[in-house]
Amino acid sequence: MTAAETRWLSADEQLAWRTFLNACSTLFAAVEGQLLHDSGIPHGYYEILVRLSEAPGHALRMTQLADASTSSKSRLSHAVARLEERGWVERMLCATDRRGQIARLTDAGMAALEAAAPGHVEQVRASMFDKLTPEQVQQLQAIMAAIEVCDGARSTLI
Amino acid sequence: MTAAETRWLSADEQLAWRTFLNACSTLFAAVEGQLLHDSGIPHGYYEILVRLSEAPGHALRMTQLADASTSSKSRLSHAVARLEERGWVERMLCATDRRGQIARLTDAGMAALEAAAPGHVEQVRASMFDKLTPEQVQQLQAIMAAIEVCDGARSTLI
DNA sequence: TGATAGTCATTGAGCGTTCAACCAACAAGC
DNA sequence: GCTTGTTGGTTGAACGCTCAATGACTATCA
Repeated sequence: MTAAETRWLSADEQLAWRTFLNACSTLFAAVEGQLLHDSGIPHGYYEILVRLSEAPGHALRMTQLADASTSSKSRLSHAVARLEERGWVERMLCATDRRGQIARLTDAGMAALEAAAPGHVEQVRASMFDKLTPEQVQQLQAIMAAIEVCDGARSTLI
Repeated sequence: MTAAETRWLSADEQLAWRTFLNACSTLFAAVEGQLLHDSGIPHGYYEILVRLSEAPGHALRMTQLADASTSSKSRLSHAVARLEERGWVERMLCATDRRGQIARLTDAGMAALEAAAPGHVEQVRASMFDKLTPEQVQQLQAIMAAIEVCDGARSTLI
């Protein structure tokens, strides 16, 4: 890919991209900041707690939890270790597969999540939904759904 | 803010928020990955180089550069130190304010940026604009512009 | 049964970011 | 001048994430 054959962004696309980057930066800083400041929970950890709280028995295999919370196994492994130190999650052996580990949300973890949720939701509202019309919310959902579709591997190798 | 008086998200808002989070996660991972893998430049550093390249004389005071690249002073200070190690940026004293530091993009830095740009733009296209209609690009820009507006301090204290 | 490949999950090092603490230089008031 | 408060910028520790390497177990197939 040389400079000459590059399909550079149009002025509209430039503007959209930069506005998008700035907005995401502002938004995530606000959301992350609120959660961390008011509840001491990084947003990534919060997502893990939410996924666990939605799972049957408040428990999930590590790989499933990683998929659900869009995080790598490594990231999840580190994160669960930290959450375990706080007493919010516990690890159990998997009955059917001795390689497996099951992460389970403890009562204390559920309580921490429930305590953190109202403030977090309020922040998400203030930073996003309060600034958009219902129509824009629909548009945003459609746009993000289109983007979310994974392109698969970037490599041409098998 | 208790649970009872919380304005919880509607089903539509829930969906929009989660789709947004997933899409951002996928998108930023792809963009960051391409840039890092193909050019060895973190996206945050790339932004700094871009802002410098657009400044008169390829130079900017640290604070101005921090504002332009939406980063904290601390972050910028660390980043410029790394970029200086690579020979892409140099720091100079400010003539009018002896506290000031001026960051200037070197020729090597400009060359690195020009070498990285085509692949980066292509990735942004592939991950975002190729998946959206022109109308959606306009909608996205409007939505992000609405979100970007800073709410100011979260605190009610002066 | 034994060998090989694939999956599940963890580990540690390296990197970028954040936060709080800090120093140096300017600015405003007395 | 001197003091006080503010601004410009850096520093180091703490933290989360990524990447590559590793160990443990399962699955497949000869």
